[in-house]
Amino acid sequence: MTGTRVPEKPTLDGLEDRWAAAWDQQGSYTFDRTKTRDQVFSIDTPPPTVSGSLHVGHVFSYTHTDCMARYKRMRGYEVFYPMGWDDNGLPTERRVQNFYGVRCDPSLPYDPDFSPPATPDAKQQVAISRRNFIELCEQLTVEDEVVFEQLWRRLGLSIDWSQTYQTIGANSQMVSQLAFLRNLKRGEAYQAEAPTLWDVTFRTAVAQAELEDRERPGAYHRIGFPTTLDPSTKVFIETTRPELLAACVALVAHPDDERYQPLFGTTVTSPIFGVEVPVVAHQLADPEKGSGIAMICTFGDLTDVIWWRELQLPTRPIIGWDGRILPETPEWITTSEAKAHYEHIAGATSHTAKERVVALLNQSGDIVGEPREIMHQVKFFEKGDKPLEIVTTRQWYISNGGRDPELRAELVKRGSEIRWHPAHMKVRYENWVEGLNGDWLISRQRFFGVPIPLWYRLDSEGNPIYSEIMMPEEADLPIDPSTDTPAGFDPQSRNQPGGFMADPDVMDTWATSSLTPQIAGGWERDPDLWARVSPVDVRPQAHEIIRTWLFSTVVRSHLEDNRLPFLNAAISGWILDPDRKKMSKSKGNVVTPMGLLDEYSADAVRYWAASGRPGTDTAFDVGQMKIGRRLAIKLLNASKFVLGLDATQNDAAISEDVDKALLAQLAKTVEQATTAFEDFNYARALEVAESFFWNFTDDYVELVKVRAYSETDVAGAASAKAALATTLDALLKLFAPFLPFVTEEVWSWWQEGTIHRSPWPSSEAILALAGNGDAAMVADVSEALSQIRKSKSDAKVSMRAVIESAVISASEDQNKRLQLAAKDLSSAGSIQSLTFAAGANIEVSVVLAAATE
RNA sequence: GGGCGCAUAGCUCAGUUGGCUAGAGCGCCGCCCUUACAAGGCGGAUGUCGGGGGUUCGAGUCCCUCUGCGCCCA
Repeated sequence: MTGTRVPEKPTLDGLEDRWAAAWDQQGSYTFDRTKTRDQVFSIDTPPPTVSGSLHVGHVFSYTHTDCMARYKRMRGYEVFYPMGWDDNGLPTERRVQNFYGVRCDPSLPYDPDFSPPATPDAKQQVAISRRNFIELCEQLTVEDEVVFEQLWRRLGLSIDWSQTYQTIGANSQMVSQLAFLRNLKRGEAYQAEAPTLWDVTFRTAVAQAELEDRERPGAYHRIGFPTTLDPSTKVFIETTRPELLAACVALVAHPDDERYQPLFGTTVTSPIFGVEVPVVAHQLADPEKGSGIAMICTFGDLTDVIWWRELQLPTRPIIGWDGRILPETPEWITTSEAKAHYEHIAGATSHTAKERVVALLNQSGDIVGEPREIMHQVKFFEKGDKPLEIVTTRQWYISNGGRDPELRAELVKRGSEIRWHPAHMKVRYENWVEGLNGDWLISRQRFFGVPIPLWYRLDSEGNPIYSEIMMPEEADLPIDPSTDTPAGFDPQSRNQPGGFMADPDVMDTWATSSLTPQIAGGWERDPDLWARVSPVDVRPQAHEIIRTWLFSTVVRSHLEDNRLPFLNAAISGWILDPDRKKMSKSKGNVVTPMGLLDEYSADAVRYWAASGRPGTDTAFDVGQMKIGRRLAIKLLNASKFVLGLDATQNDAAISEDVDKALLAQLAKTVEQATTAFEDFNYARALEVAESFFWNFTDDYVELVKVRAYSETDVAGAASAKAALATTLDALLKLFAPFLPFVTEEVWSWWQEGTIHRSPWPSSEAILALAGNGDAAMVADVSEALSQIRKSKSDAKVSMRAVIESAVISASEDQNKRLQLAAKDLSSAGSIQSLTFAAGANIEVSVVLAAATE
C-alpha cells in the first residue's frame, strides 16, 4: 500500500497561507489551560512597539523564540505563547496627534460621543480629554497591530492568538495601577521632590533619550567667596552661570587638589547673598577646569545633581518652571542687604538675572577681571530652543535598591538565580544594579500613558496637600483620576478649594512593561491562569534593555511576590546591515520583511534568523536565506524520494550494517540537537541537524538507492526502507522548529495530525533500532564514496560511468567497517569488482571500464 | 574613564572541559542532463586563527599585553 499523498512536483509556493490557515483552524497552538504548571512552558513575549513600521530585526529575534516554543511543544510541554503590543507612550501619542488632529488636555471631561475632526488640521488641534485621547490611540494602533499579526502569521510564529494584550489596554492599565498601589501600600512607592531636566518653553520634563548637546558661547566669571574663618581671604571660583549664585549650596574641589585641601570641612560665604556654604571634596571636580574649585548650585547642570545627591547637600532652587527666577525671596537668604539683592533679580529671566548679578558683583568688587569667553556643550531638548534647566519637581518613585543596599543585594542575588543565555549577559545586569544611585522615577508629565491612580485633597485655598493621598478601590481599577472621582467627593469639587485634584501624571512606560508577565498571565484577573504560567519560563529580549525592561521586571516581581518573574533570560543580538551598523529606522538602512518572505519563503528567512547564535549580533545576509530556501526545497525532494520508495514504515528488521550505522549517527545527532535546545542554543541544534541531513541525502541515500529498489534482496530492501523512514521521521521533527511550513507539508504526505504537536525524536528509541550499528562507519563510507566520485570527476565522466575494478586501501578498522558496506558501495559507484587492501588512510584507486556507446 | 563582547578562507560564520592534517555554506574554478532535486548534483583550490609574549608534551581554545571594532554605562 502507499499511504502517501506526495505531489507530483513539490513546491514551497503557497505553503505559508495554507498551513497558517490550517493551524489557525485546528487551534494547533491554542494554550490548553487544563495543564498544570509543571506541564507548561510559558513565554514572556516582548511586545513590539507598534509604530507602523516593521523590519527584519523583528523577524530575527521573534524567530528565535518561536524555535524554542516549537521545540518545547514537541517535548510535550503545553506552550503559553502570548502576544502583546506596545502601544503605550510617546510615539503613539505623537502619531495620534498628527493623524487625527487632536491634542490631549487632561483637564477636560470625557466626551463619550466624541469623534475626531473629519479633516485633521495639525495647526488647529482639537483639545480632548485623556480618556478620549487614549481611545484614539487604541483605534489607530489596532490597524498597526493587524499588520504585525499578518507578518507573524506569515512567518509562522506559533503564537496563541487568543492570548493578546496591548500595553495601553484596560487590563494593562489595571495591572499597572494595581501593582503601583500595592507598592504604595507597602511603602515601596513614594513621592519626592527631585531635580528633573526641564524645558521651560514646553514646560515639560525631558527624558534622557530626547536630549541633545549643542555648542553655545559662554563666559567664565571669576567670583570671590570670603572664607568664614578669615573674611579677608577669598576663594575664587569660575562659573558660566553667575545668575545661580543665590542657589549655591557648596564649593567643590578634587580630593587630591593640594590647593584646596586645607579648606575642606570649612565654610565660605557667598558674595552679595551672604549664605554660608561648606567646601567639599568630590572626584568629579576637575582641577584643570577654571580655578579648580567650582560652585555647586541647585541646579546648574547634571554634575550639580550628582554632587547634590552624593554629598547630601541641601536643595535651594531659584528657577521656576517658567525659567524665571522665583519671585519670592527664599528663606536661606536672611540679611536685609542680601534680600534686596534677591529682589533685584526676582522674576527675571535667567539671561537678565545673569546681567544683574554680574552688575551687583562688580559693584561689590567680588568679581575679578573680565569674563573669559568660551564655547561649550549645553543640553537642549531636541525640539527646544532654550537650554534645559534643571528644576525640582514632585515625582513618584519606586524603590529599586538605588538607595537601599539591602534591597540592592537582594536584587543582585535574584539576577544570579536567573539562567542567562548566553551566560555572560548576567554581568550586565550586575553592573547595572551595583551602579544604581537612585530609585526608579516612574512619573512622567505626559498625557498618554497609564495614569497614576491617585487624587490629592485640596486645602481651603485650593492648593494640593500631597500628603493626603486618596487611592481608588482595587476593584474599581483601572481608573483615570482626571475623570473619575474619589470616594466621598462630589465631582463638582474637583479642583475646588476643599475639594480634590487628580494626580496629573502618567507612569513611565517601563512601569507597565515591567509587568508583562502579570499582564499576559492573568495576575489578579485570572488567578487560575496565573498559577499555571507563572513564574514564566523564559523572557526573550535584546541586550540593551537588560537595565530597563529586564531589571524593572525583576524589581516588580521581587517586591510583589518575592520571587523571580522568569527562570530563563534568552538574550538576542541585533541585526547589522552589511556595513556592520545596527539596523534602525533612523539610519534608513532598514529592510522590510514581507518582501523577503515573498522572495525566499518564510522557512528560508527563519533559517537565516535561526543561524544567528543567541546573543550574537548578526549581519543581514540574503545569502543565508538562499541556503535556507535550498534546504527547504531539498527537504521536499528528498522526502518525495524516500516516500516514493514506499519507505513509510519503520517496523521492518534493520539488518544491514550500513543502515544501523546511519541510525547510530542519527541518534547522536538527535542527542546533540536536544542538548543544544535544552541550553537555548537553537542555532547549534539547527547546525547539527543540517549537517546530518546533507550527509544523509548526498551519501546515504545514494548508497542504498539500488538496494532499496531491489526486488531480489527483500530483507536488504526492507532494512533500507525502514532506516529511511525512521530517519525521515526524525529529520522532519528536528527541522520542524525551524522550518515549520515545509516540515508540516511533508508530514501531511504520510502522517496524520500536525508535526508540531508530535513528539520530539528520542535518541534512545533510535539507538535501540540501530542495535550494534557503528556511527564511525558513516564517515568512512562517505569518504570512500567521495573518492570514487572524485575519480570520475577527474576523468570527466558521468557519475553513472562503470568502474571495472576498484581497490580501497585503509586502516584495519576502516577496512573492517568498509567491507560491511561493500555491496552498497559497489552499486552506488557502479563498481564491477571491489577489493580491499591495507593502508594508512582511506585511498581509492579505480580502473574505469571502457566507455560503451 | 569603567564594564561586556568581538577579531578564524574573498564574504557570512562554526569550532563544546586545550588533542590527529583548523571546518561549513556562499563566492570562485572544473566536471556531470544522474530515473527525488539543473532554481540541481559531484569534485577542487583557498588560512601568519588581529600583533606580540607566556603556560603546556601539545594553544584558534588558557594567561598577560598591545591594536582595531561594536555595545552599555560614566
